[in-house]
Amino acid sequence: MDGPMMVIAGAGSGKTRVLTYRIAHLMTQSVDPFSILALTFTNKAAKEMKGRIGKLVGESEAQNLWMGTFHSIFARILRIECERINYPRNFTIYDTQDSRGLLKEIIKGMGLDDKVYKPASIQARISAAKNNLIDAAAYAGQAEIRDEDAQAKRPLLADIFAHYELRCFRAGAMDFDDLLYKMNVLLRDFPDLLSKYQHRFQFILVDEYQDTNFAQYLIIKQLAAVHENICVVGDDAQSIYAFRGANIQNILNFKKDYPDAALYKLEQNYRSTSHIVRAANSVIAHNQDQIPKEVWTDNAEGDRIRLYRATSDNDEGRFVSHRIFELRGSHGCLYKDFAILYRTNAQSRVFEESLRKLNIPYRIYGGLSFYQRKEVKDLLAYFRLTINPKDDESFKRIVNYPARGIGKTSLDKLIKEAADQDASLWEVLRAEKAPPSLQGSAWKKLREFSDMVAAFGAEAQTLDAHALGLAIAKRSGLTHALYSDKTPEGVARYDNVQELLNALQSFVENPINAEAKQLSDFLIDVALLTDADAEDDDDNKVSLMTVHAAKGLEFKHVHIVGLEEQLFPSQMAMESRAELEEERRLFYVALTRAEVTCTLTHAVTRFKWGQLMQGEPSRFLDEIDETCLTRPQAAPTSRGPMDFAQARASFQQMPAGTAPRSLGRLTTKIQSKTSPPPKPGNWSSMKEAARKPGAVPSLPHQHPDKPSSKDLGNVGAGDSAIIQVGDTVMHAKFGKGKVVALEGTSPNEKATVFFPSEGSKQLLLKFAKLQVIG
DNA sequence: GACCTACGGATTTTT
DNA sequence: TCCGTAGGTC
Repeated sequence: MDGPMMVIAGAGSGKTRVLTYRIAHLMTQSVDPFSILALTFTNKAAKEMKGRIGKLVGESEAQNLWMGTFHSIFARILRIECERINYPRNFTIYDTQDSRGLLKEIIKGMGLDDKVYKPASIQARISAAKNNLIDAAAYAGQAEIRDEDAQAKRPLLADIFAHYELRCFRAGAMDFDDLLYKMNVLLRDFPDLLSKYQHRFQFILVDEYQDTNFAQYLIIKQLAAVHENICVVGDDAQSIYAFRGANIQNILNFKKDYPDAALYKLEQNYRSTSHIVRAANSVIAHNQDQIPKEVWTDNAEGDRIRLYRATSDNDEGRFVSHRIFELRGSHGCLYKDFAILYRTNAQSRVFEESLRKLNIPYRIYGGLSFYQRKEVKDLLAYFRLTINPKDDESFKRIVNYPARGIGKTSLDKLIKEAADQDASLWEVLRAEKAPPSLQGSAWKKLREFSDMVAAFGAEAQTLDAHALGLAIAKRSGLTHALYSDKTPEGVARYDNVQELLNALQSFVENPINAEAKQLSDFLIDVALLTDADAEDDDDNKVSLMTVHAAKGLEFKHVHIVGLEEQLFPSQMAMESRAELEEERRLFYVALTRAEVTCTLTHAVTRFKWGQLMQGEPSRFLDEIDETCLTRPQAAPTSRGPMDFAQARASFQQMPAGTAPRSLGRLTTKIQSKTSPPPKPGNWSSMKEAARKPGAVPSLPHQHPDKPSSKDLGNVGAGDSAIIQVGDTVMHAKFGKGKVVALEGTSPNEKATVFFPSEGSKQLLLKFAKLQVIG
């Protein structure tokens, strides 16, 4: 039980089980849970494992484990120790948007062209540097790096990095990468801290070891150096985060670091049918870089993997949703048994639309999470600024929201002043008297704003986090601003803010957070939370997510979609063998999520950047062992088992437009209300009706397979009309070349169209040429 | 300073 | 197609 060990665990071999049992075992051997450190990659994995261990050894004991993601565990330690490196204990965590915003400002301030110095790629470069423990000074000092940047025509990147580092420090803020980087700094510069945590963590366990980057690797290595009770679990075949600095070498080097390490291989797959296991094996065999192993299974052969060739991306969506509809009916499955996995988040839209049409509930993971919504970020920015007034990104976000008459000019002056004084915006404002550049009403308004925030800060001493949150939401004017917006979107935003406050309340009331229930603790949690972690009241839903997000999960029926060259494998990753092999591992991960059936699809045409593109089937499809696969019956024009007529038939069994949207517990539906049908023939009353809030539902843009603009007769670009389909009334403007179908309608449904000039027209809504204005 | 319109660029994957 | 930003107007 002691000593270093590595478990190479093939997909589906029960690696989580190994970890949970090992931890539970340690605890039954009366190892103090406080001395066990278990690191995972997602909050979800940590939570799940904690739950399972709790069942084995008791909830209360399990709560004392140091178990969480790398980022959350080290954020927790940094909160305690960061004053050593001159950070305030209430430091802010900048998310990706925050740090990109800061970079933009720096690039602009240096008078550089943001087309050459693209914030996103600068950010990626800085991130990569930090993950390799290179700070701005080291970055500037390395000739090799300088050459690279000079070649890329960005010689000043090192200066941007230096500014960025300084600005984060000044704001008392760390970005995601800093959490790992600064932890390393602490361990490097303070031997007493190193010793403290080395002795505290007698047992260290790491999940998904193949995905650790250098910064993570080094922390683990140092912490484990005293007891050497380190257990890592991973699968080189599932390494899919090289782009983020993950290094397979960490697995390969484990034996070098710990020559006495015990090595185990788990090769039996308990999850999938043998067809799926064999198919996955045949694919991964095309990779050169791998640790030899033979994954096998005792499970039944099962169905072959099914391949579908879709005529278009819409057809793909339609096929998959109908297949789910069918399988659910014929196999008696639950919605949550299904997953749709894609390479990029942008692909989710067609599936949302087609699932919605069939009234199939679904949940999208990734994409815009609850915590990234504007109104939620706004309120969080108030919270953050209250806790850490130096947080410049939050300051800029809300200083004039709700509007306080503080415009760009005043803010720019303040930013300039702060730069001159080498201080945060807040510190400039709290000075005794106004700087010469900022006088009169601008100064007065800024001071009023900062007085308000200071007052919130003072109340933080007396109020609990929830009460404080309520007070801030109210007195900042935020709830009022949202409340007065009665559009459906406005109502949804208001509700989202309420949800955030509810989340804060549950946080305060949760006994797990007994010691740490300050607003600042909530903020750390929130910063590191992704929406995959959000709870959902009703979890019986089809899951839509990227393959990356699916790692570690399993589903009875998996659909892997968009298997086309340039998409999967991604066009960004085809330049080298190493990149291509990572794509292949990604495909391997996708295949091995499936327990019972796996369906693969590719589309012959697909909309990309608003343009119709042709797509070749992915090379990965040819790598699958033919004996595991059912290919479509030759005829390329065949539509597969569910054609349009069938689609319509099943669609018409349900009321139009009533399908639920994808939303987690923390999100609110935007309801599309229906207005009473207006009297035909009267243009102005029609217009009235269409203007009513809620009368204009959002219109998904999609292209039908056979675009036809004839159906509306002689309608010209720029014409207006009111369109009524069932109870839904829309005010529409006809554009040119934009072919869309109406939401909540199926082809061949009747629609009434009222033209201001010609009166009304009945027509079949085949593919109306519409553009709705809201 | 707030609001509107026009234009150009973007899409890999995540804590 | 969509979004964010720049530039113009009131």
